[in-house]
Amino acid sequence: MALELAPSPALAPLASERPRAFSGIQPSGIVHLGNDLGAVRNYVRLQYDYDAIYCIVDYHALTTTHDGTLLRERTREMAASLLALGLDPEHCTLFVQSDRPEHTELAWLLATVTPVSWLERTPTYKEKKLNQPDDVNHGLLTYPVLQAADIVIYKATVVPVGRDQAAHLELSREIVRAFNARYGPTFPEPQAVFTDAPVVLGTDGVRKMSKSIGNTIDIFGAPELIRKQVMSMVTDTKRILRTDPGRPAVCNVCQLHRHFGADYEEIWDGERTARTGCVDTKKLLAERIIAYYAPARERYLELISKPAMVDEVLAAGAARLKPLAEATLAEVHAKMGLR
RNA sequence: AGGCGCGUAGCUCAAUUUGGCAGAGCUCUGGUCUCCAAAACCAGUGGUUGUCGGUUCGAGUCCGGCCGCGCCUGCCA
Repeated sequence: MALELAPSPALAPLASERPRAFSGIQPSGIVHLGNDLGAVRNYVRLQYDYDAIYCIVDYHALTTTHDGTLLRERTREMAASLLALGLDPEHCTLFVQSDRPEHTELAWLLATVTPVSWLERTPTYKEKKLNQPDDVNHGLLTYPVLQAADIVIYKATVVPVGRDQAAHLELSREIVRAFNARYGPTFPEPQAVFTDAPVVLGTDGVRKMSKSIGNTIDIFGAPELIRKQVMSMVTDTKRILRTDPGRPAVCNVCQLHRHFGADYEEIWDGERTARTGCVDTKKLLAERIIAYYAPARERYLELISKPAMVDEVLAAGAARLKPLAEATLAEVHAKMGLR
C-alpha cells in the first residue's frame, strides 16, 4: 500500500449531507414477525433519512454457527427477506460483512486498545458462556470489538438500536475513545438512535420471539402456517371462560394488534367487556398478518427463487463501500505505524 | 506437544463398578378440559450411545486409533 497522508474518508461515494447510519443484523435466516416489528421496519424507515448502511454480519454469526452450508443459506434468506420487506438498494447500502474483509483487520487493530476486562464484563458474553459452555470461543469474547470496527470503518455516527442494546454501543464508544486517545482523533463516537421498536414476545407470550426458541410467527410462511401459529399463542392466562373479561395489557395477541390496524383500542375494548373472545381476536390477527405481508411474501418467494438477483445487490453494496473501508484502513495504518 | 477427565434423545442426566432387551425427567406432539391458548390430567414421538476399528456368543460398558470439549504442565511466532 502506498505511503501517503491519510485520505479524507469524508469523500464518500454516497456523497450525501445526511448523517451516516450503520446497523448490523445477524443472518438468522428468514425473518419472522419479531424481526420485522423490532428492527426491519425501522431500517426501512431510516433509509430515507440517513445515509444508511445495513450489514448482514456473517463473521459475527460464526461465533455460534459452525455449519458453512447453513450459514450461507441463512445469509441469503436474510438478504432476500430484507429486500422483500422494503430495503431499497437505491436508498441504502445492503451488504454482507465478509464481502468487506477490512472489518476483521480493523477489529484486530482495535483489539490492541481494548482491555480484556471490558470484554469479560459484557452481558452477552456472560450469557453465551452459560448458553454454550462447550463452545466459548475467542470470537465470542472479541465480538464487541468487531462490532465497533463494523461501525467506525465507515465512520458512521448513528447506530439505530433497541434500548436493550445500549450497553453494547457504549462499549464501542469506549473503544473508539481509547483509540482516539492513543493515536489522535480518528473516529467519531457513534451515537445510539433509540427507536421505539417494541420487544416482540413470541407465541408463548413470555420470551422474546426467537427462531432458536421456536416461538415465532413466520410472516413469509403459508397462510395455514400463520393461522396455526397465531391460534397457538398464549393469551391472558387468567381469562378461562368465554364470559371472563380479558386484560389486553397482558395479552400478547392484543398487543400485536397495535401493529396491524388503527382500531386496536376498539378490539381491546371488546376483550375487556367479553364482547369478543380470544378466538375472534386471534382469527382477526392472523388474517391481518397474512394480508399485510402478502405482497412482501410474494417478493420474498420471487427473490429466493432467483438468488442471482440477491447476490447482485449484495455485491454492489460491498463494492460501493470498498473505497470507504480502504481509506479508513490506510489512515489507521499511518497513525499506528504500520506500512 | 504431553498428562488427566469427559462425550448416551432437542436439553439435564441414568445404565459403565460386575459386558446381557438404552432408560427417566424436562421439552416437543396428540388427547381430555377451556371460546382459544395456558395450567392440570392422560397418552405418545424421539437414539448411527462422538467416530473408525478390535476383543467377545454378545460392547453404551473392555482395548486401540481419530475427532471434539474441559482442566493441568510445557513449547513457540
